[in-house]
Amino acid sequence: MDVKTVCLGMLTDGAASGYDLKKQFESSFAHFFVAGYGSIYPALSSLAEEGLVSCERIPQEGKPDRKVYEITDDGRTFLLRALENPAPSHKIRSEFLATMCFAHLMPNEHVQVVLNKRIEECEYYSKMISDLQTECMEGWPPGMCFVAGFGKAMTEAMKTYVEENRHLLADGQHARSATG
Amino acid sequence: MDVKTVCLGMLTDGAASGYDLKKQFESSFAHFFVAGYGSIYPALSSLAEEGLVSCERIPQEGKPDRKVYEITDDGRTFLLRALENPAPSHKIRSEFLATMCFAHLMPNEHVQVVLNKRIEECEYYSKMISDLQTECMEGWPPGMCFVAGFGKAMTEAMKTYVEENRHLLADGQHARSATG
DNA sequence: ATAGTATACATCGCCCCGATATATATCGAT
DNA sequence: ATCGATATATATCGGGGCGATGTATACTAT
Repeated sequence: MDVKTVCLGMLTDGAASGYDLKKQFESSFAHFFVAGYGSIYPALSSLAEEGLVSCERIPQEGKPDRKVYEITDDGRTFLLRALENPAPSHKIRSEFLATMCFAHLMPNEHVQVVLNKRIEECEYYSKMISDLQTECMEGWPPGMCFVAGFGKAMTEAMKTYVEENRHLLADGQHARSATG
Repeated sequence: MDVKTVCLGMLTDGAASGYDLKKQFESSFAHFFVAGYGSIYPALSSLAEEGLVSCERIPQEGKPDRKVYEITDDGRTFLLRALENPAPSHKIRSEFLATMCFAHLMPNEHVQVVLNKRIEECEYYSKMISDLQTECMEGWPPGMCFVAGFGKAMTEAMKTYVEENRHLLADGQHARSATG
């Protein structure tokens, strides 16, 4: 399940441009699947070449043409095959946790700054998802509700863990602290 | 904080080969930072070129030479600079959640299979981390304890969420179900 | 007047993931 | 006794994709 396949899936909800898909990656998909223009545009070109989507160029005044993509029958078949994977991955790439592994090499005040920033980001995502839930709950497919709830539960569990366990990284615990 | 920097950090715990570092990526780092040989060996070569690590070739009988890397003073300085980032990222790339977004396009039995597999993987990681915690709790820097606890809390929260909310994806909720 | 934001496309370099290759030794199973 | 699996140890290659940057225009806020 690469960016191409996710774009294909988004297009089952209706025709859209690369720009439109980017907005979806920045809202409802933001907390679990990162993709920028550098991934999306090549993905759509490639899907079009393979006949999994069709593309219609729509001229606009004062703006670049919109390239609106629509999923084809071949595209639907391809997507359903891709969704057959019984154990799709769920991977974390955490510079935050990697940093915390080396907390004993850092001045304690800075460790506390990093923890505060993480809590702030949890709150940011938590609010973002809440807003999505109240705005769009109706008309959403059940999977999207499940996924939004998942994101909410995880960010809240993360915030709670950090708050309740930051004492493990408090000053007394350090081999080298701010004194060095 | 790329693979290079994480390798550098691991080397603060003592000299090691690429093969040794891989084992650490597969155990204590497994739940939040994936890296294979294709990332580790080039990273170490590059670090050596930049003088951030030194390398000693140790011949062995019947096995390839071990290339043991040791962090240099320049390396330590570089690492401490890298750890100064006040907001290190924590990113998720979830094919699982992407798949669930499109659950309404899938036969319900298959959705249930995917959910069961996810729960199994949670249990696998949960046990793995518990084992690490009982084996190595003493002598670990406090940051590693914090990180292991974090992984445990997250995998358990994930398992709980999936178990308690899988009804959202149950048969009645589907536009297209197994009947199609 | 100027800066910022929004619409919309595209590309480039670097990082890095997964697969594959090479070579040897040991250990359990048939 | 042989076969397959696992462990020790290194290395590379192709393709995928992330982040930054570039091109144009129009509207909005200071």
